[in-house]
Amino acid sequence: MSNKEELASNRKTQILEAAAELFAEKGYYKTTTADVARLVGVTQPYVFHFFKSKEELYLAVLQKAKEIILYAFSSTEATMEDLQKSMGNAFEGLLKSYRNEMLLMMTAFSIPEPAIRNYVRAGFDEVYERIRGAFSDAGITDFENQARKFIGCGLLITMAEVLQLPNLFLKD
Amino acid sequence: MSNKEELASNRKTQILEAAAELFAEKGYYKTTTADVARLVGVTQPYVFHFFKSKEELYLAVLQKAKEIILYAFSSTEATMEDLQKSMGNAFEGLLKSYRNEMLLMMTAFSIPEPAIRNYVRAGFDEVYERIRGAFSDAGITDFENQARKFIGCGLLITMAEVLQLPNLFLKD
DNA sequence: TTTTATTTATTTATTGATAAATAAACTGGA
DNA sequence: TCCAGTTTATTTATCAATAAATAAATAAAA
Repeated sequence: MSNKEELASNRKTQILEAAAELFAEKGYYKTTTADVARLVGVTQPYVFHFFKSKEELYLAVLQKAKEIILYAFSSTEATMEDLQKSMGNAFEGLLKSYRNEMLLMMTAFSIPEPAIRNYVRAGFDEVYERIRGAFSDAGITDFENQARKFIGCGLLITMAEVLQLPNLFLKD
Repeated sequence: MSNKEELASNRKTQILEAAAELFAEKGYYKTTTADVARLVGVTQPYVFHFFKSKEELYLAVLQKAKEIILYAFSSTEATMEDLQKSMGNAFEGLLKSYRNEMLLMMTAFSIPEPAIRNYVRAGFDEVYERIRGAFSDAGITDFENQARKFIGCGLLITMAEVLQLPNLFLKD
């Protein structure tokens, strides 16, 4: 496979990665397809060669983010270790490792496009189930409430991160 | 004061209320100034007679929401009663009483416009302080962590409300 | 008390910008 | 030559925002 071909076959991946970065940083509406294209180094219409709409691109980004998050919770070791200490630490670890994905997931619920809303609803269900399962497997008592608490904690930390409110919202 | 005058002096208020409703429901970007005008029953450019930009309108809406929320926490009785039971119940009471304001406040952090972000940052600081104070006054031990927990709980419930995930995210 | 002037409330018409999306053309290597 | 990968050129729609005009209400003057 030649250099050019390799790049070409990566284009879709590059676009997905650039989009993840930008959507996480600037949100769905303030990120333009031109922004994404510029970051990859291609022209704006070329994005539509891979994704038939901006919305579809966003959904693809979100799907990948969800998969990464689900995977992070299937290898529970690291997270659970931190959990002994505190949920805040555990989530901050995840936020550090999967920053874009976490920001994406935690802010996506406020996007009112119907297709996105449906996807986010289903996705959160799935993630919640996985966290619940992981907590249960780890022998955590009251795992249902703890799972909810963990997501609430994640939302809080995400908000503090987005707003850059470091002093106020630390710990668990 | 004549009927017309009364209406006229209410226009700004009517616009603020319509905007609060729509921004809470459809978010900042999907709410157009034409939507707001239509709900009030005036023409789109007339909105700009009262607010020099859409952003300024949103900030005005947010300010009022913040004031209402701050006020809700200065009359602590009801909230604190519920708190004995659970945070979830307490927040759901607030969400019922001040739906638009709560939705506004809890989703505003994901709007990337710099002026809005700054306002939301400062506003959350203020609200957090107030909650902390109310918890402290009510003699709640560990009031700092409890205040954070309360906001996290609020974010979770707001998300569940927005996404209409009733079954999964109940209780505290 | 009617007329005239002035202010206040609101609309119509328009602009300018931005951004998503489509279509058609180009280019360089097998 | 052909084709995948990519660009240029263009369209269409949507909105925020401005400017100018109109209508209604109030006050002042005759």
